[in-house]
Amino acid sequence: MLERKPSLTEQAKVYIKQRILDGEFEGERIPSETELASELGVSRTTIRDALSRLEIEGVIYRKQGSGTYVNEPGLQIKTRLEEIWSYEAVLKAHGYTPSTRILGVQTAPAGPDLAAELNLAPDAAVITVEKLFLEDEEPVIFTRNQIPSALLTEPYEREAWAQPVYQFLSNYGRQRLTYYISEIIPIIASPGLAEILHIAEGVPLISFSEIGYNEDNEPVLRAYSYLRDDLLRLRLIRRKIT
Amino acid sequence: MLERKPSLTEQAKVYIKQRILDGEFEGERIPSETELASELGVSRTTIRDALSRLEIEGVIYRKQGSGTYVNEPGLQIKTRLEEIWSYEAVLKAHGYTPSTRILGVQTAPAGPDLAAELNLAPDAAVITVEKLFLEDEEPVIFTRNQIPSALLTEPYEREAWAQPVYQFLSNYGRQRLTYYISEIIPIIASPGLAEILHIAEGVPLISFSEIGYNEDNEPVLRAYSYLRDDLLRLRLIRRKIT
DNA sequence: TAGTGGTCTAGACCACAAA
DNA sequence: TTGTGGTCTAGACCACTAG
Repeated sequence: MLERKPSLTEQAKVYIKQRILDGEFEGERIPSETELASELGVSRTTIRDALSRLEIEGVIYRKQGSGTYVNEPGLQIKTRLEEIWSYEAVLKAHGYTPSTRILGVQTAPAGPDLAAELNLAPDAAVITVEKLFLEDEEPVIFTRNQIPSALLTEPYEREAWAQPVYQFLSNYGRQRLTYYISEIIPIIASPGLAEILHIAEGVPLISFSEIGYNEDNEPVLRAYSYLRDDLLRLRLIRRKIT
Repeated sequence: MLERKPSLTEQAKVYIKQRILDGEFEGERIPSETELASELGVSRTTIRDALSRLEIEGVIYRKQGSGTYVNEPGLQIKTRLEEIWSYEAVLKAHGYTPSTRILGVQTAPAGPDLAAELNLAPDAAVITVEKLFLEDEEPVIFTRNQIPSALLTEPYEREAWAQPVYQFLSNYGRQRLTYYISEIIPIIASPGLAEILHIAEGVPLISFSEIGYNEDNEPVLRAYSYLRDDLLRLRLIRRKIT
């Protein structure tokens, strides 16, 4: 019934999630692991893997001895902090139809601080890109990304920066961004930021200060983001880890 | 060699993590899954489960065909947002020796808004508890928790509120808090907050607005927290989920 | 080509919840 | 007592990395 590739687990996950989104279980128990396994013709282990991922996503929860249930509150979460990879996608998930504007692209020496953060020589060239994400002409997110020039091995147009950074790095730098380490910092809009984001000076904002790492665990990206809380509220699920 | 209970997976996880923390692998590859399995006398599946959890915690990362490695940047993270359950524990992880002060305990009708959030009648009694977490007489976190009185089935002393809420709810309310849904909101210190937290008015703060759910997926707790960013910086790992 | 992690199976036993 | 999810095993094959 199912083919390999994508993995059976992935297919099972999508299948179960779809049935949940269709509202088929509506606050009830979903079929038991054994049932799902025989229904899809896979082993129970495969089903359990799929359910575990859905549990992490907050879509379901499990009660030993009782069953597996749909997690209604979890379904409401549009933006899961741990999974933000493209601000465009985040805005779309909120029902917006976002556009991206490239505000500036510059190349300059890293300087001592940035060099230390990205494991570079202080005079190594770094590209700084500033972007603005808008919903219907209204700015929502402002970002500043910094990438060592040496990483970009392929030629590209300025407009290529409009795509998500992780995609850009993959396409033009042969780098796979695998994770970020992020700090969440509350700030007050400076005059410059206020103008860019079309808000009053002194309005509180969330900012992210992040370093992105590739699959070899090397820092390849320094990023700062500033989010308008009135248009984009961050949410997450906090749970006990075993 | 190992006994059941706690689970073999849990024991394996602790064992491997300890060797990592001891610096035994120091930026190198850790033993292969097969090696670890035969070393501990368990199946490879068990080892893989343990490693998967360590990967989620950000302690290690894996590269197919190559090996499993220590994730140095991940080890630096003291406070993982998705796992905050006790602010005392968070402060300890930052090297502080925290104390807890109960600022107030009151009972009052829920009112329409809170009643809607907690699935209560508007006139149902709700207990509001305000606490302050300090490091060496310096306030770091201020919290306000609201719990339906009806949930508290056992008698308790006022001082019992000093323990973490999830523990309190378990001890005196027979409720198991299983997860929170949290909103992260940037705010500016109001005069009242500024006084409580010993900061200047207008300083930016992170606040959490949260609802806690029990194992039956029912809301049992409304919580607000205010964190001093200068003393406690929030960090998290963002990664792609399969 | 050898060794690593990634996926998957079939089956066993346990802990727990509900009838 | 029955059925659920939780843990664990032994073994198979695949995809990928590195020498």
